[in-house]
Amino acid sequence: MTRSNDMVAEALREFAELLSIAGEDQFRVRAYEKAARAVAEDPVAVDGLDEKALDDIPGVGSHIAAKIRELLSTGRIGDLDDLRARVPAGLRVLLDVPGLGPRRARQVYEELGIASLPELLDALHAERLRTLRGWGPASEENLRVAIGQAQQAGARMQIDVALDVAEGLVEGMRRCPAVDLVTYAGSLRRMCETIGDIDLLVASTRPADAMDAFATSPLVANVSARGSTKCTATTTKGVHVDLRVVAPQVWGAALLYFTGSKAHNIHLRRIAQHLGLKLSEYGLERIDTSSSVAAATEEEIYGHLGMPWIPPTLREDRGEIQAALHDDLPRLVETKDIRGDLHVHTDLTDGLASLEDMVDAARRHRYRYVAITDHAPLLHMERMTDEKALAQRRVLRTLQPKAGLTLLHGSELNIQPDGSLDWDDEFLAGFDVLVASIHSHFTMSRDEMSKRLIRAIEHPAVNIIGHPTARSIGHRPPIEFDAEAVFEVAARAGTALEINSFPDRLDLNDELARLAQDHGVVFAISTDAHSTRHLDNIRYGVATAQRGWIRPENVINTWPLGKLRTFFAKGGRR
DNA sequence: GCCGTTTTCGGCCCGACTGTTTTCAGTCG
Repeated sequence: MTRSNDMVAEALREFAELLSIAGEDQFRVRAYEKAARAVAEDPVAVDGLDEKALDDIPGVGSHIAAKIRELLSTGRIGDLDDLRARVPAGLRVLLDVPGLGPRRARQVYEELGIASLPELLDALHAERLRTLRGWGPASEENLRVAIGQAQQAGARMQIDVALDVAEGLVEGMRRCPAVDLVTYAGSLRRMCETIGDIDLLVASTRPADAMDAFATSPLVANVSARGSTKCTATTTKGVHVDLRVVAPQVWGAALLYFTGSKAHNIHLRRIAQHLGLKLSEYGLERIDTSSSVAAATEEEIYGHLGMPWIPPTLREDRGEIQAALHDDLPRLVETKDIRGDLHVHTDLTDGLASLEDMVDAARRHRYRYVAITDHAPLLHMERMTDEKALAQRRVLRTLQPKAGLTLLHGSELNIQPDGSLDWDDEFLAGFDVLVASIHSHFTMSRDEMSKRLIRAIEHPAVNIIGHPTARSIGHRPPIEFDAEAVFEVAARAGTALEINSFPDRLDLNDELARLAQDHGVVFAISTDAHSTRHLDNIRYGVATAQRGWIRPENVINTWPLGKLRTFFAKGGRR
């Protein structure tokens, strides 16, 4: 999966970090950061571009274009090697220490010779930092606490965990009479795949009371910073929360600001500037007179900037502002568009609920159809057999008359290392729908893996590739394959790619889904449910699809049954 | 280092909070 763009972006990021520690001009640092982002998110692979085409990438100018060319042709950047020689490697690590920015990282290095985290901890212990200019006992203590919390908090949360905490906090604040409005914002509102901390926004005319309610909430364990409008705390579950209280009349501006992303906000502010306006969390105002133009709602603010409201799932500065300015935002798939779930397990294999219960649950979701797709025999631990599959099919057919929705009999096949599948073609032809997934041999070469996937995609019985990269967030990296080649075959073969809704999968992810859609691929947004409750996870799959700009017409389980069956036939009979 | 409806120089997003200052620097989001 590693693209040349990722490799180049990483080098540019390192360049930016080393420049910042070296004390170079901050705008030069930002230029490298911006270029890194631009390259990472550019849909075109940079290794095919000449210097002129590289220069055309917004944020990449002649100097950085030359460095990229140098990296692509020689495998290194001379100036980066020089920088590395000037700045010890350990100092980069110090930038990740919360509370330690480039200036202070450089200060502790130059004045105390500290160039690693262990050395920093030693200096803290010996109370040597307080001897530096600008430091005192309190700043030492804060740094100590921040390092401890970072080590304890560690990884980012899965989105379902964060949503649970956030909804609990919102519910609690809603009961406070001083609170007019309350919601979560930040990366959670944008539905990012993992969440670092929770941003809570409150509108109130009595901010002190609202702040008190938060600080004394049973869910809040300790408060680490508190001003008149802002409060930072940790919940009893160790989740970091930032609360911001604003006046109700600036709700929209604050919501826009705290939803982010940072890059989206910066882009909006630059547009505001060009219009003679200034945008902050307190509203949009004229620069010359400081008179307010808009603040109450997000819609008004976007409107005054010359564009329609942009859904939070798109706010990553990946072209959505440009699209909005041209009134060309995509219509995004929504949960209400989903007519059925096409990847569902039962207790015949590793699901927890019976076939009857899963069918009931799908009916309660008001679905028009559901596909039961238990595991196939080659996933040996699940002990599937031909007989069990056929028996399940018979039961399914007897449930159909009173089911209230169409029951499709399917299976989740195992794509073998050579791309072959469980069961012979004749047996496979008996299913209504087939998902094929990779469950083993995750570390084949990129080339072999691409061939493996393509063979499965081209199989006339396979309709959907399940969790295509097989990643497990926080546990297993995605498998590597030639995404563009695979996507082209999937589009041509009439095989859908899954957007798996499980919070630790979200696979395809947003960026790959967007790339796939550009190649003409269609998608199945499925839950891979192993219990009735898992059907609710569809919201995460839909959010991931939205983040990938996926339109409803490209999602096969928004289609009516007739169209879906035609698609499943892949030009043949079924 | 990048960029241009302020166009080849001179800007570059904006504000809160903390700790150390005695008017501000550093960090964060």
